[in-house]
Amino acid sequence: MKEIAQILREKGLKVTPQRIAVYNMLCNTKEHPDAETIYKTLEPTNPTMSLATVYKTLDFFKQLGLVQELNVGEGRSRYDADVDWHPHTVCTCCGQVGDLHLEALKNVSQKLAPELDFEVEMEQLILYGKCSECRKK
Amino acid sequence: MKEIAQILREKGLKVTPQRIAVYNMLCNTKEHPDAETIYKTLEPTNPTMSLATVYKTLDFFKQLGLVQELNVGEGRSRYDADVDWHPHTVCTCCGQVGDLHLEALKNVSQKLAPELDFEVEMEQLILYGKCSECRKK
DNA sequence: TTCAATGCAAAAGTTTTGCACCTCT
DNA sequence: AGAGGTGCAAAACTTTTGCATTGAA
Repeated sequence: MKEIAQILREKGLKVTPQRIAVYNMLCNTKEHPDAETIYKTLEPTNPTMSLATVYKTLDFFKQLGLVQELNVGEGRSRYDADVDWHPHTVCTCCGQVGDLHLEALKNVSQKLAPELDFEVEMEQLILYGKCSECRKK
Repeated sequence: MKEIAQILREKGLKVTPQRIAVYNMLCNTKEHPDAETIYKTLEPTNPTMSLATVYKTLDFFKQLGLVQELNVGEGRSRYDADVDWHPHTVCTCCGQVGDLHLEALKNVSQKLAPELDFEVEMEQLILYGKCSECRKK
């Protein structure tokens, strides 16, 4: 996997500790954290980082297409460094947000594009229900 | 179509002018308005209604399953009185939120349910792109 | 050195809450 | 009459913004 510092350098963008920290944190989690969680996670190792910078950095990566914003209806955004299209699951019991990588669900709408009076640029599929952990209980 | 007053009465729930106004407003629009828009729309005819009541009323109908909350990533919720499952379109150009009623897109995930380690209760498909109006330009 | 990024605090915007008063049943 | 709904204002949250300072190239 390519280093984020290298990706930024190749594009002529500034490499800062904050950008590296945010991006790497997102790459190393499957939790789809929100800005606050990212901030709290990085606080111990980056004590001077501010929440505003986390927001600005997330927006920066979003513009670059390196990070995806996700809203599952909690009143705040979550972020995902996996920008390949994939559906998300949201457990209505524990709140866990997960990824699904099913070929069968890919580009569901693009197959129907010709029938639609709408030019699809992006799609998002969210499944709400019970995760395996919560079903066991 | 059944009157909302009758639906509430049958369930033993209180019928108030505010509830009737909010529900009927939602039934008579395809715009998927947010709380503020609902409030502003009803203000002329219901001058004493407060925004807090709009929120409480929307939550009330949501619990009853008579109204659906929709978040397309704008930082606020929209509401829809059409609670049959259907995908939504969001125009990245003009912001318009529309409905799609395509059989082919229904229960996309339920067909795959057996393959998933997840019990789907509800699903939401949002297509982002250009609406027909914006494509003409 | 220069320009952009950061950090802070304040502001903006949405949604929730507490409570007194009112209204539906 | 009583339970529950409404309206108001304040509070709680998330996210954005302005600006002085810092830091990367």
